[in-house]
Amino acid sequence: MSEKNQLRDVFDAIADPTRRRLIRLLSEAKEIPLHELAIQFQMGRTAVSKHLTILKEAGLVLDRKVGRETLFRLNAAPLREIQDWVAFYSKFWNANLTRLNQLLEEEEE
Amino acid sequence: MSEKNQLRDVFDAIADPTRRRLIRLLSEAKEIPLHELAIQFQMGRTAVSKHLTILKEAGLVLDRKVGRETLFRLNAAPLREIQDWVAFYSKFWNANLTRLNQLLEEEEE
DNA sequence: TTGACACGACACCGATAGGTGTCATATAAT
DNA sequence: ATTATATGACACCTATCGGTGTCGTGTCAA
Repeated sequence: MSEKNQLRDVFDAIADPTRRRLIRLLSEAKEIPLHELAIQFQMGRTAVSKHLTILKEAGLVLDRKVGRETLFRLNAAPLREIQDWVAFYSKFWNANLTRLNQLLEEEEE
Repeated sequence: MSEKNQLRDVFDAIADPTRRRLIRLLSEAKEIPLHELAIQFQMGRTAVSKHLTILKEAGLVLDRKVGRETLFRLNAAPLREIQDWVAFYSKFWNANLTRLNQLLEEEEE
């Protein structure tokens, strides 16, 4: 068995910008309680909590209860699946650039 | 401007398994017409066409019309955004493994 | 020229995503 | 003891997603 209890596709979990921002926030501290995460967003606490649940289902986040708070921490390991997947295609933009892209590349630089 | 006309979030485009399989198929040949792609899936041609439209909106696919066929080709360049994003977090599974993950790692190997 | 084929453009549909507000409960602070 | 805080669990709503079938048109083959 190469991966753990993956209730949720990791690709799906990182598809949402809010969830990517949560991942970023959690990477900047060891543990952060829900209410502290929630104030970083315009949306309500309930919505943020749902996003964290999805991240949990993908194994990207761990939580533990301390007093009345729930502390969340990042678990980046499942992201390796993403890295492995995308690494396969890196050869296509190293060598195999399409003509259109070559032109766009030149413009950008 | 670092990226082109991105109508669609690349993270969103690769979130769907069907679309990832399309990307894979397109990586194995230069150009493939829609009908040939469609027969690889259980779903109908219309659905596959929609997925290709989404990939096109994300810049991951280019198409050109030849006779009555529409030929699709992979353009992997936008995947660099994914690689850059995930690379940032690689340090977290190289050094900063959680205790739970250490245990799971040991089991797996 | 007739028929098969490939496709785009629709209209349509059920399920899910992403948000809301409310309520009950456990914990902390006064 | 009372009040404020933090959260989970719901019910609910709307927009979007991922699929379907159909129709019209352009292209190729017989």
